[in-house]
Amino acid sequence: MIDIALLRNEPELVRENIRKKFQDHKLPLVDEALALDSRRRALQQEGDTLRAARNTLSKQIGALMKEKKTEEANAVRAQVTANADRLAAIEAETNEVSEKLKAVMMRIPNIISKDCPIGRDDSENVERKRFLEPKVPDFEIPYHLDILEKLAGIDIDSARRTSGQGFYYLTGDVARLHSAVLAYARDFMINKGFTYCIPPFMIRSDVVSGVMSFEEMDGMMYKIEGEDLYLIGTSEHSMIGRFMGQTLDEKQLPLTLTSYSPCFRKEKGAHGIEERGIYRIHQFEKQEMIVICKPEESESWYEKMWNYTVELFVSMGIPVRQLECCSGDLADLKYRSCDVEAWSPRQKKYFEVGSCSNLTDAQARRLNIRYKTEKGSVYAHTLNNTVVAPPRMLIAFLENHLLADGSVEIPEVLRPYMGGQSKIVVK
RNA sequence: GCAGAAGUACCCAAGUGGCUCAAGGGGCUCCCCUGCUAAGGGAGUAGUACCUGUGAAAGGUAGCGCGGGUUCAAAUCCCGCCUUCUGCGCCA
Repeated sequence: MIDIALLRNEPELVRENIRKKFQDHKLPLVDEALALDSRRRALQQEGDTLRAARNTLSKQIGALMKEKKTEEANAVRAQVTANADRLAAIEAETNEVSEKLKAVMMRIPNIISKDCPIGRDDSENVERKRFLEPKVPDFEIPYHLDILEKLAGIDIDSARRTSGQGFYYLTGDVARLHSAVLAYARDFMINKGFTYCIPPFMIRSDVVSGVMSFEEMDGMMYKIEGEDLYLIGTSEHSMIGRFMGQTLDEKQLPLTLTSYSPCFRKEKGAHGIEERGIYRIHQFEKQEMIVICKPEESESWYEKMWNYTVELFVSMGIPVRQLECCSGDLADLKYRSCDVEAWSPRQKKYFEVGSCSNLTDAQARRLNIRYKTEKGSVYAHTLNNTVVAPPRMLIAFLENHLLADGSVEIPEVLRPYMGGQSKIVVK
């Protein structure tokens, strides 16, 4: 949600931003918002004036009643009553106009970074940089599910029986590897100065509707029956929700947090659940990082954050690249965003394993997350990024560390988390 | 989960319909007096948001956990919810 003052003062800038995102159908929203805003202000003025009059008259009634001048009091009371209908009408219209304005403002996209490449959709995203050489071995890399089965690391058939499609049992060394990656990622972020946090895995509906749109909610969130609770789709939901409506102290910033949680997603629409594998599933685990900082610091945090993910993958010997989202592929709340993609030697291309976003003050304004300064309170900037999300990350891991004999090598950094084990062998 | 009690500022807390556009105390800030590991006096301190408006100002409205309602008027009365405390119950 952008600042209404920006829209008032520089509507052309807002329109230009909409054009850059190829959302020309949203251009009329600017004038709609301006009209609703001026109507809302007029209503507030009239309402405030009427309320001021009512407050004054009510006070007179009180004084008259004390002097037992009942008749005079009744006369004044009649005056107030005369205005009551008008005030009620104004209040009703104010609510209506405010809600409409909010709905329109929510659809107007955040101003994007001047560094954001202009493009229509994901096909125009821009590769910025590669890390480690993407290699293709001289033997064939099987589909990840086949690798996992050879290692006795997965049982999808049982998961289908107990839970349906989109679930899995990870077993043995592979399950241990999964936990090892998370533990390593956790310590990696703690060493970067982030505070580790385990958040609630369920959140109330008011938090859900604060952190996402209704469409996203419908497509992603599982509701707990008979309770006002939803399973989180990412720990970002509970981590950002933690600060909803809060005014932080300037001294607390930047808040640099890394959180672990399981994530639950319906994955309705899009490409849906994959039948063969663990690429897109209903349940996975994720180490996440979020930063809440002052506006002037968010650009540099953005750079640091995606680089942490790159550094983590490189330390595990997985080639990655940074793919900058173009204007048309950028979600409306985002100022700038990039994906970290891992190399798949089987597909001979990169695929998404993480996503880093700077939302500037758009999310903070929507959720009312501010901090106090000497001059008053201002909206903070919020950023989020995936540290690592196994099991999807395991696909890249297995493909890049697969040996010709079907076993999988464990990189040095993970061995302490695997009891010193250097390989997972075919069972 | 059941029952009872409570939620007012940085903290404690008064307040059952108009005398509270929220008393008092502590703390904090400033000033005075004193003069040196005391003590006393005075002033300020309900954040904040929105609107109108200015050179600076100033004014208005909302705000007593949150959301509704009753009323000319709500911290106060009514309804729903949230949170905390105490006791009982259950449980990793």
